[in-house]
Amino acid sequence: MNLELLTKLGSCRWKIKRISPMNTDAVIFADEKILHALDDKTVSQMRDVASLPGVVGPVCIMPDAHSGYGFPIGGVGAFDPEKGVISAGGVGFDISCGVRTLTTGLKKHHLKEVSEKLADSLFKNIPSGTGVGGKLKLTNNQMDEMLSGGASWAVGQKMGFPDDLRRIENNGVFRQADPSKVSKKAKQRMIDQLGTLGSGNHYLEVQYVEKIFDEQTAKAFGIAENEILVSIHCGSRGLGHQIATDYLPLMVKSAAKYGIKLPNKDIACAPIKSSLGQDYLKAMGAGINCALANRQRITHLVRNCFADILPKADLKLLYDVSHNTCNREEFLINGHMKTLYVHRKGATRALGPNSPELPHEFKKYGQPVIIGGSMGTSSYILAGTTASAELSFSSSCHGAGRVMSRTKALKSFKGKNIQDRLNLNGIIIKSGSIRGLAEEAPKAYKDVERVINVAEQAGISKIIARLKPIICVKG
DNA sequence: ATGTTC
Repeated sequence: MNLELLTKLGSCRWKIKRISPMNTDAVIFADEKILHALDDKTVSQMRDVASLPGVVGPVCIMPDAHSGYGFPIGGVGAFDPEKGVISAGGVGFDISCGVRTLTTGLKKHHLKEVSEKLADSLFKNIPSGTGVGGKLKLTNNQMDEMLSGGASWAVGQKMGFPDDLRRIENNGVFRQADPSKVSKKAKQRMIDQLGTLGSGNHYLEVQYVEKIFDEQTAKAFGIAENEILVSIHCGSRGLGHQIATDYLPLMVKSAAKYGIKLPNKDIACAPIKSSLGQDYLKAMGAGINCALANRQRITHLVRNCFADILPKADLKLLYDVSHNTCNREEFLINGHMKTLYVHRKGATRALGPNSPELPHEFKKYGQPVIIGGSMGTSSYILAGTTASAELSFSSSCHGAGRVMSRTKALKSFKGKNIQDRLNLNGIIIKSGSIRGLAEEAPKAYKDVERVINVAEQAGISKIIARLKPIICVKG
């Protein structure tokens, strides 16, 4: 991008020039290398978000940002409940896509003899791939209960323990959900997909803690060097996708009626207070609950696999973070606490120490922020900071972020070569799709270390631990 | 991301 349009606000924090019709500032979290690589479309999408009615600044993009449908991926946009809007493109197609990490109580050496067997069991028992379903078929009633109750419903169905819920945003249930606002078609697509990974960048990894950067916080999070962890990255499958597909055209069509001048149609939105805005909010909430229940059921299946092969393992939920949401939260604005609707699209909520929502054992340290690296590279656990409330509406980055489109990656890499290289590095990779491996090649992504270092230098997160993969199951 | 071009 053109750096002349930027003002440096602080370390790794830049403001782009405010031009008409922007209603508020737009801020980029990046170092100079990331800035140079940032494409103009991402910046113009930020400007579009900052031009919407009722926006409360700053609109931000995270160091892993790139352009998306309407809103940038890696973008944060907060809106006033009275004058503001909610946008289906601001949440994205994979509603509440996110990551949860489990601790196991095992060390690296416990896996030595059984890693192949464990990899086979995980690949066999956790269905993955496009359009792939699982063994559980939901009745209409179960579907509606799941969409209202999220992970809390799943725990009630014996897919986990009540203690799991304390370690999930909003205690595992988005309360503004209403399954009646979700189309039959969306529900139909989900009937047999609960407890499945999906495809694309979704994965299930068995990892070990390679390095701890902050001993005290790591201890509070329940992790130590060489500890085995399991991370699950997936979302709301066909259901969330269908909700976005259903509501986007309705928002495009109604914009004029609500007096909203859309900077472009991809950024379609509706006033939060309007009937369409409320309907979308309730449908999106059902999508969030679907993703939370999905990750909860996968956790249950993973626990069963470990119980068979490593009965000593004790799989506890460290934390579950969502990446694609619009969440109602409180922030201090001009000296007053104010409720805002915060869109995070490809961005992670990252609450600082003493946030009321955190479980008591994390209060002193901030929220665990889980950063999934690209396939075969490092992942990170960070912690939220106090400063992020003011800097980024308590948000941080979510992953490495693509630098290469799927199409370009397919042309540039061969899945088989990628698989061989990972195996040479001692990583067991299980995937039903060789093509998918090429699309997810590590070189199609930004350097995750650079991304998290920017997040730390800018003050929106603190680096706690680095994780390395041992087993990777891909869709 | 996605029953990968309803």
